Amino acid sequence: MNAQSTTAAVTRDPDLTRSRILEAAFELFVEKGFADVAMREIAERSGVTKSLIHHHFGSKDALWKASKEAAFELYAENQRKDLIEAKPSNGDLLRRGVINYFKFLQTHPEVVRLFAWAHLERDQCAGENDSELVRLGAERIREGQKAGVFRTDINPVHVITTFVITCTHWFEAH
Amino acid sequence: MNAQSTTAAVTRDPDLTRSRILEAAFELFVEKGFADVAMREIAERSGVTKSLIHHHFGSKDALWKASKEAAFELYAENQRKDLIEAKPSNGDLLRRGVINYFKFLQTHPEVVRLFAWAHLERDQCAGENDSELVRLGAERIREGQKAGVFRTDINPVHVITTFVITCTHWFEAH
DNA sequence: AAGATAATTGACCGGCCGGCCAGTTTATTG
DNA sequence: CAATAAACTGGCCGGCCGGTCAATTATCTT
Repeated sequence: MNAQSTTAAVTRDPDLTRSRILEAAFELFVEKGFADVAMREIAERSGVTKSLIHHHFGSKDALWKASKEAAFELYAENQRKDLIEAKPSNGDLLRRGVINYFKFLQTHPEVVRLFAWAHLERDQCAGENDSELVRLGAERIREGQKAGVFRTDINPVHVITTFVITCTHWFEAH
Repeated sequence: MNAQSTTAAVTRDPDLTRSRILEAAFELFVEKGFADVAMREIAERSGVTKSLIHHHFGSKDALWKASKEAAFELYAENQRKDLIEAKPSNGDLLRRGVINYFKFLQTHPEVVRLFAWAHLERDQCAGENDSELVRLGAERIREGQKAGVFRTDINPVHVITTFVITCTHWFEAH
């Protein structure tokens, strides 16, 4: 019941620290890419010591990876919600999905920029992470096919990837 | 008439050296971007000393700039040729121009990649360099307008920039 | 042939890089 | 209330960074 026992920490809060570091790193990576960001900058911006960053994340690479995962999680959250809400019986499932995807990229330029850096650095983790959503989306299309909304002679996965590629390419260049 | 007096140098050839350095730098910048390339790598790949690179180019930034200009020159050469060959009387001036532009980007992924790096680094020199070609292209469209091939209520510069932006954006993301 | 000029080298510099470690302070556990 | 663990700090390390400099070698000029 006293101040110490509540969740609000008085002096230390590892989780908050961790997230502050991640936020600072994210912003810097978005702005300048991996190679041009120094651990010292991240430490300064987040108001902690360089050593503490290593304590929480291990290495610069790991922090970079964590930043990418955070960006992807932002995107995945948005996309999952839409894929679950959508009713296959509704004919405009595809249109809605694409519009939603587009709008997300439009309102989250940081995510787009981070992915662009990763892409130029020949990073493949984005593709790996995506697979879960692709499966989820393909499932909805398959349901639509069974319900007679879509043609059945088309591979659902192809439909998804086509849209993803098109949208991503558009936005990665603004 | 002897070996020394011919253009083929026996021991030294500054121009060749310079171009070898530029080529090595270009390849590395295309692959890894500016920040992640070390002068030492460029020196190794081009088979010269680091000092010699500074002698010929001054600084890493200058070499980076030279690489971008080389890429742009490759592109401008292609584009100029097409803009001069094209006859405004011919109705498909626009289509040809766009197709030509597209094909160039398709066959020169290194150029696209280098521009993508520069773009992420918020480089604006590409836009500056472009202006000459935009003027040239707009001129052709204006001729077409006078010849009655195109509508006259459209700004020629807008036509050009629209195409350029669309094509570039497509290719910068593959 | 002699002297000026430019190409080329290797050694060297201060500074920043990512990462490590020994020690201190706070929180948790039993 | 110890004692164990975890959060956090400052200082340090070897190594690489871009860049400079003085000296050597080849070429051009006259």
